[in-house]
Amino acid sequence: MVVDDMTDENTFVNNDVNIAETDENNLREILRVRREKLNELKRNNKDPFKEVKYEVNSSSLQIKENFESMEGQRVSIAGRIMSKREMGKASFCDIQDRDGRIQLYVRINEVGEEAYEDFRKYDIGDIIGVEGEVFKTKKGEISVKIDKIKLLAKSLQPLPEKWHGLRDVELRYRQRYVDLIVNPEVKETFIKRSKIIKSVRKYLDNRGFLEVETPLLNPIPGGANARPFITHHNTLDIDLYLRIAPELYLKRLIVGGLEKVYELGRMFRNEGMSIKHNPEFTMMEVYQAYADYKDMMDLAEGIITTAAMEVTGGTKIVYQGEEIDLTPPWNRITMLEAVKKYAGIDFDQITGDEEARRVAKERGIQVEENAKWGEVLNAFFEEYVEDNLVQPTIVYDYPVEISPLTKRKPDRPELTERFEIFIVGREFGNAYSELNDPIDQRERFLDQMRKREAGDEEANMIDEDFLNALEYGMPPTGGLGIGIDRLVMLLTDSYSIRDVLLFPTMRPRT
RNA sequence: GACCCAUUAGCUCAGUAGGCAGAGCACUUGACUUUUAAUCAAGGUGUCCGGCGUUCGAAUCGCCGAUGGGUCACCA
Repeated sequence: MVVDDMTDENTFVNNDVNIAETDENNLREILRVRREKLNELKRNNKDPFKEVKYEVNSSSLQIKENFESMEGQRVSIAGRIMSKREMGKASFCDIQDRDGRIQLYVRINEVGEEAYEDFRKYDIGDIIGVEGEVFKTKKGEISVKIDKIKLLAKSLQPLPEKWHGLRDVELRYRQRYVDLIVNPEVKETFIKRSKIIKSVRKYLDNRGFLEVETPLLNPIPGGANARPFITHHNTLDIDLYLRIAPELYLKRLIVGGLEKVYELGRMFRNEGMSIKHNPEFTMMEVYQAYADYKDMMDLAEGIITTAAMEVTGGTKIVYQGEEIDLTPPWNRITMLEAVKKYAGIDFDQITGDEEARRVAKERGIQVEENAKWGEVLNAFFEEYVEDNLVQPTIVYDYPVEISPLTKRKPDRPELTERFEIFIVGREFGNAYSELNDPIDQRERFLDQMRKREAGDEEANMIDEDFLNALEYGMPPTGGLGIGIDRLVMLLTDSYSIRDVLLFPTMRPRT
Protein backbone atom coordinates (compact mmCIF):
# COMPACT_ATOMS: atom_id res chain seq x y z
CA MET A 1 0.00 0.00 0.00
CA VAL A 2 1.29 3.45 -0.88
CA VAL A 3 0.03 6.34 1.13
CA ASP A 4 1.03 9.81 0.04
CA ASP A 5 0.98 12.87 2.23
CA MET A 6 0.94 10.88 5.41
CA THR A 7 2.06 13.91 7.31
CA ASP A 8 0.24 12.98 10.46
CA GLU A 9 0.39 9.25 10.70
CA ASN A 10 -1.65 9.29 13.86
CA THR A 11 -4.58 10.04 11.61
CA PHE A 12 -4.15 6.59 10.13
CA VAL A 13 -2.74 4.56 12.94
CA ASN A 14 -4.29 4.08 16.31
CA ASN A 15 -1.47 5.00 18.60
CA ASP A 16 -2.53 2.78 21.47
CA VAL A 17 -2.64 -0.97 21.60
CA ASN A 18 -6.11 -1.97 20.51
CA ILE A 19 -8.05 -1.97 23.72
CA ALA A 20 -11.09 -3.71 22.32
CA GLU A 21 -9.03 -6.62 21.07
CA THR A 22 -6.90 -7.12 24.13
CA ASP A 23 -9.64 -6.31 26.57
CA GLU A 24 -7.09 -4.41 28.55
CA ASN A 25 -9.14 -3.99 31.66
CA ASN A 26 -9.33 -7.71 32.12
CA LEU A 27 -5.67 -8.38 31.52
CA ARG A 28 -3.56 -9.56 34.34
CA GLU A 29 -1.39 -6.96 35.97
CA ILE A 30 1.76 -8.45 34.51
CA LEU A 31 0.45 -8.16 30.94
CA ARG A 32 -1.22 -4.81 31.42
CA VAL A 33 2.00 -3.17 32.62
CA ARG A 34 3.84 -4.11 29.44
CA ARG A 35 1.07 -2.80 27.22
CA GLU A 36 1.10 0.44 29.15
CA LYS A 37 4.84 0.70 28.59
CA LEU A 38 4.31 0.19 24.88
CA ASN A 39 1.62 2.86 24.79
CA GLU A 40 3.91 5.27 26.57
CA LEU A 41 6.64 4.59 24.02
CA LYS A 42 4.17 5.30 21.25
CA ARG A 43 3.07 8.51 22.88
CA ASN A 44 6.72 9.59 23.02
CA ASN A 45 7.20 8.73 19.36
CA LYS A 46 9.37 5.74 20.22
CA ASP A 47 7.17 2.96 18.89
CA PRO A 48 9.63 0.04 18.61
CA PHE A 49 7.45 -1.67 16.03
CA LYS A 50 8.22 1.07 13.55
CA GLU A 51 11.88 0.03 13.46
CA VAL A 52 12.57 -1.79 10.23
CA LYS A 53 16.26 -2.62 10.27
CA TYR A 54 19.24 -2.73 12.54
CA GLU A 55 22.79 -2.89 11.30
CA VAL A 56 24.54 -5.74 13.13
CA ASN A 57 28.25 -6.38 12.65
CA SER A 58 29.08 -8.96 15.28
CA SER A 59 27.58 -11.59 17.56
CA SER A 60 27.86 -12.85 21.10
CA LEU A 61 29.92 -15.83 20.04
CA GLN A 62 32.16 -13.88 17.70
CA ILE A 63 33.04 -11.44 20.47
CA LYS A 64 33.68 -14.19 22.99
CA GLU A 65 35.80 -16.26 20.62
CA ASN A 66 37.88 -13.36 19.38
CA PHE A 67 38.11 -11.29 22.55
CA GLU A 68 41.90 -10.84 22.34
CA SER A 69 41.69 -9.11 19.00
CA MET A 70 38.36 -7.39 19.59
CA GLU A 71 38.98 -5.87 23.00
CA GLY A 72 38.45 -2.12 22.83
CA GLN A 73 36.77 -2.35 19.43
CA ARG A 74 33.32 -0.99 18.71
CA VAL A 75 30.63 -3.50 17.83
CA SER A 76 26.97 -3.36 16.91
CA ILE A 77 24.92 -6.32 18.08
CA ALA A 78 21.28 -7.14 18.68
CA GLY A 79 19.29 -9.64 20.65
CA ARG A 80 16.73 -10.35 23.30
CA ILE A 81 17.15 -9.16 26.88
CA MET A 82 17.34 -12.28 29.04
CA SER A 83 18.26 -10.80 32.42
CA LYS A 84 18.80 -7.40 34.02
CA ARG A 85 20.84 -6.30 37.01
CA GLU A 86 20.23 -2.67 37.81
CA MET A 87 22.38 -0.72 40.22
CA GLY A 88 21.14 2.83 40.13
CA LYS A 89 22.99 4.76 37.47
CA ALA A 90 24.60 1.68 35.91
CA SER A 91 23.22 -1.69 34.93
CA PHE A 92 24.17 -5.01 33.50
CA CYS A 93 21.95 -7.07 31.26
CA ASP A 94 22.42 -10.19 29.17
CA ILE A 95 21.18 -10.33 25.64
CA GLN A 96 20.72 -13.50 23.63
CA ASP A 97 21.32 -13.73 19.92
CA ARG A 98 21.44 -16.74 17.62
CA ASP A 99 24.80 -17.84 18.97
CA GLY A 100 24.22 -17.43 22.69
CA ARG A 101 24.38 -14.72 25.31
CA ILE A 102 26.61 -11.80 26.09
CA GLN A 103 26.61 -9.30 28.92
CA LEU A 104 26.04 -5.60 28.30
CA TYR A 105 27.19 -2.83 30.62
CA VAL A 106 24.84 0.12 30.40
CA ARG A 107 25.98 3.28 32.18
CA ILE A 108 24.15 6.59 32.36
CA ASN A 109 27.36 8.48 31.54
CA GLU A 110 27.70 6.57 28.29
CA VAL A 111 24.16 6.34 26.97
CA GLY A 112 22.79 9.58 28.39
CA GLU A 113 20.02 10.26 30.83
CA GLU A 114 17.02 9.82 28.55
CA ALA A 115 18.22 6.57 27.01
CA TYR A 116 19.11 5.24 30.43
CA GLU A 117 15.66 6.02 31.82
CA ASP A 118 14.13 4.26 28.81
CA PHE A 119 16.41 1.30 29.33
CA ARG A 120 15.27 0.97 32.92
CA LYS A 121 11.77 0.38 31.64
CA TYR A 122 12.80 -2.29 29.16
CA ASP A 123 11.61 -5.74 30.11
CA ILE A 124 13.16 -9.14 29.96
CA GLY A 125 12.14 -10.42 26.56
CA ASP A 126 12.45 -7.08 24.77
CA ILE A 127 14.63 -7.03 21.68
CA ILE A 128 17.29 -4.35 21.48
CA GLY A 129 20.10 -3.25 19.23
CA VAL A 130 23.18 -1.79 20.86
CA GLU A 131 26.52 -0.26 19.99
CA GLY A 132 29.53 -0.10 22.23
CA GLU A 133 33.00 -1.22 23.10
CA VAL A 134 34.17 -4.75 23.85
CA PHE A 135 35.74 -5.08 27.30
CA LYS A 136 36.13 -7.37 30.25
CA THR A 137 34.62 -6.67 33.66
CA LYS A 138 36.45 -6.76 36.98
CA LYS A 139 35.14 -10.26 37.49
CA GLY A 140 36.51 -11.23 34.10
CA GLU A 141 33.36 -11.52 32.03
CA ILE A 142 33.60 -10.52 28.40
CA SER A 143 31.04 -7.74 27.91
CA VAL A 144 30.11 -4.78 25.77
CA LYS A 145 30.08 -1.27 27.25
CA ILE A 146 27.09 0.29 25.56
CA ASP A 147 26.81 3.89 24.41
CA LYS A 148 23.87 3.52 22.04
CA ILE A 149 20.78 1.45 22.65
CA LYS A 150 17.60 1.09 20.64
CA LEU A 151 14.46 -0.85 21.36
CA LEU A 152 13.63 -2.96 18.29
CA ALA A 153 10.63 -4.91 19.56
CA LYS A 154 8.61 -4.85 22.74
CA SER A 155 7.78 -8.16 24.39
CA LEU A 156 4.24 -8.09 25.72
CA GLN A 157 4.40 -11.58 27.19
CA PRO A 158 6.65 -12.39 30.14
CA LEU A 159 9.19 -15.11 29.53
CA PRO A 160 9.33 -18.20 31.73
CA GLU A 161 11.49 -18.15 34.79
CA LYS A 162 15.20 -17.68 34.20
CA TRP A 163 16.33 -20.54 36.37
CA HIS A 164 14.04 -23.44 35.49
CA GLY A 165 13.07 -22.36 32.01
CA LEU A 166 9.96 -23.82 30.42
CA ARG A 167 9.37 -27.36 31.63
CA ASP A 168 5.71 -27.95 30.84
CA VAL A 169 5.94 -30.40 27.94
CA GLU A 170 2.63 -29.36 26.44
CA LEU A 171 3.58 -25.68 26.41
CA ARG A 172 7.00 -26.52 25.02
CA TYR A 173 5.48 -28.29 22.01
CA ARG A 174 2.64 -25.86 21.48
CA GLN A 175 4.75 -22.74 21.90
CA ARG A 176 8.04 -23.92 20.51
CA TYR A 177 9.09 -20.30 20.04
CA VAL A 178 9.18 -19.87 23.81
CA ASP A 179 10.91 -23.22 24.25
CA LEU A 180 13.61 -22.12 21.81
CA ILE A 181 14.13 -18.82 23.60
CA VAL A 182 14.62 -20.23 27.07
CA ASN A 183 15.91 -23.79 26.61
CA PRO A 184 19.26 -23.67 24.80
CA GLU A 185 19.51 -27.45 24.40
CA VAL A 186 16.35 -27.37 22.30
CA LYS A 187 17.93 -24.99 19.85
CA GLU A 188 20.98 -27.25 19.81
CA THR A 189 18.88 -30.29 18.90
CA PHE A 190 17.33 -28.56 15.93
CA ILE A 191 20.66 -27.24 14.71
CA LYS A 192 21.87 -30.84 14.81
CA ARG A 193 18.79 -31.98 12.94
CA SER A 194 19.61 -29.56 10.17
CA LYS A 195 23.22 -30.80 10.10
CA ILE A 196 22.12 -34.43 9.89
CA ILE A 197 19.84 -33.72 6.93
CA LYS A 198 22.59 -31.74 5.21
CA SER A 199 25.01 -34.59 5.84
CA VAL A 200 22.70 -37.17 4.29
CA ARG A 201 22.19 -35.00 1.23
CA LYS A 202 25.88 -34.28 0.87
CA TYR A 203 26.77 -37.96 1.19
CA LEU A 204 24.40 -38.91 -1.63
CA ASP A 205 25.15 -35.89 -3.81
CA ASN A 206 28.87 -36.66 -3.61
CA ARG A 207 28.18 -40.14 -4.90
CA GLY A 208 26.28 -38.99 -7.95
CA PHE A 209 22.72 -39.43 -6.68
CA LEU A 210 20.14 -37.02 -8.03
CA GLU A 211 17.74 -35.46 -5.56
CA VAL A 212 14.21 -35.49 -6.94
CA GLU A 213 10.73 -34.49 -5.80
CA THR A 214 7.75 -36.72 -6.41
CA PRO A 215 4.07 -36.06 -5.68
CA LEU A 216 2.79 -35.74 -2.14
CA LEU A 217 -0.73 -35.93 -3.51
CA ASN A 218 -1.18 -39.49 -4.76
CA PRO A 219 -4.17 -40.97 -6.55
CA ILE A 220 -2.98 -44.34 -5.21
CA PRO A 221 -0.88 -44.42 -2.06
CA GLY A 222 1.84 -47.04 -2.28
CA GLY A 223 5.26 -48.21 -1.23
CA ALA A 224 4.38 -49.10 2.34
CA ASN A 225 1.75 -50.75 4.45
CA ALA A 226 -0.03 -47.87 6.15
CA ARG A 227 -3.33 -46.06 6.31
CA PRO A 228 -3.17 -42.82 4.34
CA PHE A 229 -4.72 -39.41 4.89
CA ILE A 230 -7.40 -38.63 2.34
CA THR A 231 -7.98 -35.21 0.86
CA HIS A 232 -10.00 -33.83 -2.01
CA HIS A 233 -9.19 -31.80 -5.07
CA ASN A 234 -12.10 -29.57 -6.04
CA THR A 235 -11.41 -28.89 -9.71
CA LEU A 236 -10.64 -32.48 -10.59
CA ASP A 237 -13.30 -33.59 -8.14
CA ILE A 238 -11.25 -36.56 -7.01
CA ASP A 239 -10.00 -37.82 -3.69
CA LEU A 240 -6.26 -37.83 -3.32
CA TYR A 241 -4.08 -39.43 -0.69
CA LEU A 242 -1.12 -37.88 1.06
CA ARG A 243 1.83 -40.08 0.25
CA ILE A 244 2.85 -42.81 2.66
CA ALA A 245 6.12 -43.49 0.78
CA PRO A 246 7.80 -42.24 -2.42
CA GLU A 247 8.94 -45.71 -3.46
CA LEU A 248 6.76 -46.37 -6.49
CA TYR A 249 7.47 -42.96 -7.99
CA LEU A 250 11.21 -43.26 -7.47
CA LYS A 251 11.25 -46.66 -9.16
CA ARG A 252 9.41 -45.14 -12.14
CA LEU A 253 12.36 -42.77 -12.36
CA ILE A 254 14.75 -45.72 -12.38
CA VAL A 255 12.72 -47.09 -15.28
CA GLY A 256 13.10 -43.68 -16.86
CA GLY A 257 16.86 -44.07 -16.73
CA LEU A 258 17.84 -41.64 -13.97
CA GLU A 259 19.70 -44.59 -12.41
CA LYS A 260 20.64 -43.01 -9.07
CA VAL A 261 17.93 -40.98 -7.35
CA TYR A 262 16.88 -40.05 -3.87
CA GLU A 263 14.17 -38.09 -2.15
CA LEU A 264 14.24 -36.71 1.35
CA GLY A 265 10.94 -35.41 2.57
CA ARG A 266 7.75 -35.61 4.48
CA MET A 267 5.53 -38.69 4.61
CA PHE A 268 2.07 -38.92 6.10
CA ARG A 269 0.51 -41.91 7.81
CA ASN A 270 -2.87 -41.82 9.42
CA GLU A 271 -2.00 -44.03 12.34
CA GLY A 272 -1.34 -43.98 16.04
CA MET A 273 0.99 -41.54 17.70
CA SER A 274 3.73 -42.44 20.13
CA ILE A 275 7.21 -41.44 21.20
CA LYS A 276 8.32 -42.97 17.89
CA HIS A 277 5.44 -41.95 15.62
CA ASN A 278 4.12 -38.64 14.37
CA PRO A 279 1.44 -38.44 11.65
CA GLU A 280 3.91 -36.57 9.45
CA PHE A 281 7.52 -37.56 9.50
CA THR A 282 10.62 -37.34 7.36
CA MET A 283 12.09 -40.17 5.38
CA MET A 284 14.89 -40.52 2.88
CA GLU A 285 14.61 -43.07 0.11
CA VAL A 286 17.39 -43.79 -2.35
CA TYR A 287 17.48 -46.06 -5.42
CA GLN A 288 20.46 -47.22 -7.40
CA ALA A 289 20.24 -49.12 -10.67
CA TYR A 290 22.43 -52.19 -11.14
CA ALA A 291 22.94 -52.46 -7.38
CA ASP A 292 21.50 -54.96 -4.93
CA TYR A 293 20.68 -55.05 -1.24
CA LYS A 294 24.27 -55.79 -0.26
CA ASP A 295 25.25 -52.48 -1.84
CA MET A 296 22.45 -50.85 0.13
CA MET A 297 23.92 -52.26 3.35
CA ASP A 298 27.18 -50.46 2.68
CA LEU A 299 25.32 -47.31 1.67
CA ALA A 300 23.22 -47.34 4.85
CA GLU A 301 26.29 -47.77 7.04
CA GLY A 302 27.99 -44.95 5.20
CA ILE A 303 25.09 -42.51 5.47
CA ILE A 304 24.45 -43.11 9.14
CA THR A 305 28.05 -43.19 10.35
CA THR A 306 28.90 -40.08 8.33
CA ALA A 307 25.99 -38.21 9.89
CA ALA A 308 27.10 -39.38 13.32
CA MET A 309 30.64 -38.16 12.66
CA GLU A 310 29.47 -34.75 11.53
CA VAL A 311 27.11 -34.21 14.42
CA THR A 312 28.84 -35.91 17.34
CA GLY A 313 32.42 -36.06 16.07
CA GLY A 314 32.64 -39.84 16.29
CA THR A 315 30.85 -43.11 15.73
CA LYS A 316 30.45 -44.02 19.38
CA ILE A 317 27.40 -42.41 20.93
CA VAL A 318 25.26 -42.69 24.00
CA TYR A 319 21.51 -43.07 23.65
CA GLN A 320 19.41 -42.83 26.81
CA GLY A 321 22.32 -44.04 28.91
CA GLU A 322 23.28 -46.86 26.55
CA GLU A 323 26.58 -46.86 24.69
CA ILE A 324 26.12 -47.49 21.00
CA ASP A 325 29.00 -48.19 18.65
CA LEU A 326 28.08 -47.20 15.12
CA THR A 327 31.51 -48.01 13.72
CA PRO A 328 31.10 -50.17 10.62
CA PRO A 329 30.84 -52.94 9.72
CA TRP A 330 27.67 -53.66 11.63
CA ASN A 331 26.47 -57.06 12.73
CA ARG A 332 24.72 -58.87 9.91
CA ILE A 333 22.37 -61.72 10.60
CA THR A 334 19.57 -63.36 8.64
CA MET A 335 16.09 -63.26 10.05
CA LEU A 336 16.13 -67.06 10.28
CA GLU A 337 19.37 -67.04 12.24
CA ALA A 338 18.15 -64.26 14.49
CA VAL A 339 14.94 -66.10 15.35
CA LYS A 340 16.93 -69.29 15.94
CA LYS A 341 19.29 -67.39 18.21
CA TYR A 342 16.79 -65.44 20.30
CA ALA A 343 13.65 -67.58 20.15
CA GLY A 344 15.35 -70.95 19.89
CA ILE A 345 13.23 -71.95 16.93
CA ASP A 346 14.67 -73.04 13.61
CA PHE A 347 12.16 -72.06 10.95
CA ASP A 348 14.24 -73.93 8.39
CA GLN A 349 12.93 -77.07 10.06
CA ILE A 350 9.36 -75.84 9.88
CA THR A 351 7.73 -76.65 6.61
CA GLY A 352 4.36 -75.26 5.70
CA ASP A 353 2.03 -72.64 7.05
CA GLU A 354 0.11 -75.02 9.26
CA GLU A 355 3.13 -76.21 11.21
CA ALA A 356 4.29 -72.61 11.61
CA ARG A 357 0.93 -71.58 13.06
CA ARG A 358 1.05 -74.55 15.41
CA VAL A 359 4.46 -73.46 16.75
CA ALA A 360 3.11 -69.93 17.21
CA LYS A 361 0.21 -71.27 19.21
CA GLU A 362 2.56 -73.32 21.39
CA ARG A 363 4.58 -70.20 22.18
CA GLY A 364 1.54 -68.02 22.66
CA ILE A 365 2.40 -65.81 19.68
CA GLN A 366 -0.70 -64.23 18.20
CA VAL A 367 -0.99 -64.61 14.43
CA GLU A 368 -3.83 -64.40 11.93
CA GLU A 369 -5.95 -67.48 11.51
CA ASN A 370 -4.58 -68.16 8.04
CA ALA A 371 -1.12 -66.72 8.65
CA LYS A 372 1.58 -67.93 6.30
CA TRP A 373 5.00 -69.31 7.23
CA GLY A 374 6.71 -65.99 6.59
CA GLU A 375 4.19 -64.03 8.62
CA VAL A 376 4.68 -66.34 11.57
CA LEU A 377 8.45 -66.05 11.22
CA ASN A 378 8.10 -62.27 11.29
CA ALA A 379 5.85 -62.45 14.35
CA PHE A 380 8.54 -64.44 16.16
CA PHE A 381 11.15 -61.95 15.05
CA GLU A 382 9.20 -59.03 16.44
CA GLU A 383 8.40 -60.80 19.68
CA TYR A 384 11.77 -62.33 20.49
CA VAL A 385 14.46 -60.54 18.53
CA GLU A 386 13.91 -56.80 17.99
CA ASP A 387 14.42 -55.62 21.57
CA ASN A 388 17.78 -57.42 21.71
CA LEU A 389 19.23 -55.58 18.73
CA VAL A 390 20.72 -52.68 20.66
CA GLN A 391 23.98 -52.37 18.76
CA PRO A 392 23.55 -51.63 15.03
CA THR A 393 22.44 -54.79 13.30
CA ILE A 394 21.45 -55.57 9.74
CA VAL A 395 18.80 -58.26 9.66
CA TYR A 396 18.40 -59.69 6.16
CA ASP A 397 16.49 -62.17 4.03
CA TYR A 398 12.89 -61.39 4.92
CA PRO A 399 10.03 -63.70 3.99
CA VAL A 400 8.23 -62.88 0.77
CA GLU A 401 4.77 -62.60 2.35
CA ILE A 402 5.66 -59.40 4.19
CA SER A 403 7.76 -57.96 1.35
CA PRO A 404 5.46 -57.25 -1.58
CA LEU A 405 7.89 -55.03 -3.47
CA THR A 406 11.04 -57.08 -3.02
CA LYS A 407 12.92 -59.44 -5.30
CA ARG A 408 13.07 -63.07 -4.23
CA LYS A 409 16.32 -64.76 -3.40
CA PRO A 410 17.22 -66.75 -6.50
CA ASP A 411 17.95 -69.92 -4.53
CA ARG A 412 15.13 -69.57 -1.96
CA PRO A 413 11.99 -68.05 -3.47
CA GLU A 414 10.15 -67.95 -0.14
CA LEU A 415 12.70 -65.38 1.03
CA THR A 416 13.55 -61.98 -0.40
CA GLU A 417 16.68 -59.88 -0.69
CA ARG A 418 15.60 -57.44 1.95
CA PHE A 419 17.09 -56.10 5.18
CA GLU A 420 16.22 -53.78 7.99
CA ILE A 421 18.56 -51.87 10.27
CA PHE A 422 18.03 -52.12 14.00
CA ILE A 423 19.65 -49.92 16.62
CA VAL A 424 18.52 -49.62 20.26
CA GLY A 425 15.83 -52.17 19.42
CA ARG A 426 14.25 -49.89 16.85
CA GLU A 427 14.00 -49.98 13.11
CA PHE A 428 16.05 -47.30 11.38
CA GLY A 429 16.04 -48.40 7.78
CA ASN A 430 14.50 -50.77 5.32
CA ALA A 431 16.10 -51.82 2.05
CA TYR A 432 15.97 -54.38 -0.70
CA SER A 433 16.79 -55.56 -4.11
CA GLU A 434 13.77 -54.14 -5.89
CA LEU A 435 11.29 -56.45 -7.51
CA ASN A 436 11.44 -55.66 -11.22
CA ASP A 437 9.47 -58.61 -12.59
CA PRO A 438 6.11 -57.10 -13.61
CA ILE A 439 4.39 -60.48 -13.66
CA ASP A 440 5.47 -61.34 -10.11
CA GLN A 441 4.73 -57.76 -8.99
CA ARG A 442 1.16 -58.08 -10.24
CA GLU A 443 0.78 -61.33 -8.32
CA ARG A 444 2.09 -59.65 -5.17
CA PHE A 445 -0.33 -56.75 -5.62
CA LEU A 446 -3.19 -59.19 -6.06
CA ASP A 447 -2.13 -60.93 -2.88
CA GLN A 448 -2.13 -57.56 -1.10
CA MET A 449 -5.54 -56.82 -2.60
CA ARG A 450 -6.89 -60.04 -1.09
CA LYS A 451 -5.60 -58.93 2.31
CA ARG A 452 -7.26 -55.59 1.78
CA GLU A 453 -10.56 -57.22 0.96
CA ALA A 454 -10.16 -59.29 4.10
CA GLY A 455 -10.08 -56.06 6.09
CA ASP A 456 -6.42 -55.09 6.18
CA GLU A 457 -6.60 -51.34 5.59
CA GLU A 458 -2.84 -51.11 5.40
CA ALA A 459 -2.37 -53.55 2.55
CA ASN A 460 -1.16 -52.16 -0.78
CA MET A 461 -3.49 -51.09 -3.55
CA ILE A 462 -2.81 -52.13 -7.11
CA ASP A 463 -0.95 -49.42 -8.98
CA GLU A 464 -1.49 -50.18 -12.65
CA ASP A 465 0.72 -47.39 -13.88
CA PHE A 466 3.57 -48.66 -11.74
CA LEU A 467 3.11 -52.11 -13.26
CA ASN A 468 3.08 -50.49 -16.68
CA ALA A 469 6.39 -48.82 -15.87
CA LEU A 470 7.89 -52.16 -14.82
CA GLU A 471 6.71 -53.68 -18.07
CA TYR A 472 8.97 -51.26 -19.93
CA GLY A 473 11.85 -52.84 -18.03
CA MET A 474 13.48 -51.73 -14.79
CA PRO A 475 17.11 -52.68 -14.33
CA PRO A 476 18.09 -54.66 -11.24
CA THR A 477 17.98 -51.99 -8.56
CA GLY A 478 18.81 -51.57 -4.90
CA GLY A 479 16.64 -49.32 -2.74
CA LEU A 480 17.00 -48.02 0.81
CA GLY A 481 14.83 -45.98 3.13
CA ILE A 482 16.01 -44.32 6.33
CA GLY A 483 13.76 -42.73 8.95
CA ILE A 484 15.30 -39.34 9.42
CA ASP A 485 13.46 -38.41 12.62
CA ARG A 486 14.62 -41.57 14.31
CA LEU A 487 18.16 -40.96 13.15
CA VAL A 488 17.97 -37.47 14.63
CA MET A 489 16.60 -38.91 17.86
CA LEU A 490 19.50 -41.35 18.03
CA LEU A 491 22.16 -38.74 17.36
CA THR A 492 20.69 -36.11 19.68
CA ASP A 493 19.84 -38.54 22.47
CA SER A 494 16.18 -37.52 22.28
CA TYR A 495 13.62 -39.66 24.04
CA SER A 496 10.58 -38.69 21.99
CA ILE A 497 10.07 -37.95 18.31
CA ARG A 498 8.32 -34.77 19.45
CA ASP A 499 11.66 -33.53 20.70
CA VAL A 500 13.08 -33.61 17.18
CA LEU A 501 10.04 -32.07 15.44
CA LEU A 502 9.77 -28.32 15.77
CA PHE A 503 6.00 -28.43 15.70
CA PRO A 504 4.76 -31.93 16.54
CA THR A 505 1.15 -32.71 15.72
CA MET A 506 -1.09 -31.66 18.62
CA ARG A 507 -4.78 -31.57 19.17
CA PRO A 508 -5.85 -27.94 18.83
CA ARG A 509 -6.78 -26.22 22.06
CA THR A 510 -10.40 -25.31 22.34
C1' G B 1 -8.35 -47.48 20.82
C1' A B 2 -7.41 -49.52 26.34
C1' C B 3 -5.05 -48.56 30.99
C1' C B 4 -2.05 -45.40 34.43
C1' C B 5 -0.45 -40.44 35.80
C1' A B 6 -0.60 -35.06 35.65
C1' U B 7 -3.22 -30.16 35.43
C1' U B 8 -2.70 -24.60 41.61
C1' A B 9 -0.07 -16.95 39.98
C1' G B 10 3.12 -15.23 33.54
C1' C B 11 7.00 -19.46 34.75
C1' U B 12 8.96 -23.42 38.29
C1' C B 13 6.62 -25.70 42.14
C1' A B 14 4.55 -26.34 47.52
C1' G B 15 -0.11 -27.18 49.80
C1' U B 16 -4.23 -29.86 53.97
C1' A B 17 -7.15 -33.68 58.52
C1' G B 18 -12.26 -31.25 53.78
C1' G B 19 -11.86 -25.19 57.32
C1' C B 20 -9.23 -17.56 55.03
C1' A B 21 -4.74 -20.10 48.46
C1' G B 22 1.41 -20.22 49.38
C1' A B 23 6.96 -19.78 47.99
C1' G B 24 10.84 -18.55 44.49
C1' C B 25 11.50 -16.22 39.86
C1' A B 26 9.06 -12.49 36.98
C1' C B 27 6.33 -7.76 37.83
C1' U B 28 5.46 -2.59 40.43
C1' U B 29 7.66 1.47 43.67
C1' G B 30 12.11 3.16 46.08
C1' A B 31 17.78 2.76 47.17
C1' C B 32 22.31 1.45 44.78
C1' U B 33 27.83 3.66 38.79
C1' U B 34 31.58 -3.57 37.67
C1' U B 35 26.81 -6.93 38.59
C1' U B 36 26.09 -11.98 37.11
C1' A B 37 20.32 -16.74 40.18
C1' A B 38 23.07 -8.88 41.97
C1' U B 39 21.54 -6.95 46.77
C1' C B 40 18.21 -4.23 50.22
C1' A B 41 13.09 -2.21 51.54
C1' A B 42 7.91 -2.19 50.40
C1' G B 43 3.73 -4.06 47.26
C1' G B 44 -0.33 -6.81 43.95
C1' U B 45 -0.81 -11.50 41.83
C1' G B 46 -5.41 -16.65 41.10
C1' U B 47 -11.69 -19.56 36.49
C1' C B 48 -6.67 -24.12 42.08
C1' C B 49 -8.20 -27.48 33.85
C1' G B 50 -14.01 -27.50 33.09
C1' G B 51 -18.88 -29.33 34.70
C1' C B 52 -21.92 -31.92 38.07
C1' G B 53 -22.35 -34.10 42.82
C1' U B 54 -21.32 -35.24 48.32
C1' U B 55 -20.81 -31.73 52.47
C1' C B 56 -22.46 -26.51 56.96
C1' G B 57 -17.99 -25.96 54.00
C1' A B 58 -14.26 -28.80 48.15
C1' A B 59 -7.98 -26.88 45.18
C1' U B 60 -8.49 -31.39 48.53
C1' C B 61 -13.58 -36.63 48.23
C1' G B 62 -16.85 -38.97 44.01
C1' C B 63 -18.64 -39.02 38.86
C1' C B 64 -18.36 -37.08 33.82
C1' G B 65 -15.41 -34.39 30.40
C1' A B 66 -10.91 -31.57 28.26
C1' U B 67 -5.74 -31.32 27.31
C1' G B 68 -0.97 -33.34 27.93
C1' G B 69 2.48 -37.26 29.32
C1' G B 70 3.55 -42.53 29.78
C1' U B 71 2.62 -47.92 28.84
C1' C B 72 0.30 -51.34 25.51
C1' A B 73 -1.81 -52.22 20.56
C1' C B 74 -0.71 -50.58 15.04
C1' C B 75 3.28 -48.66 12.39
C1' A B 76 8.67 -46.16 10.31
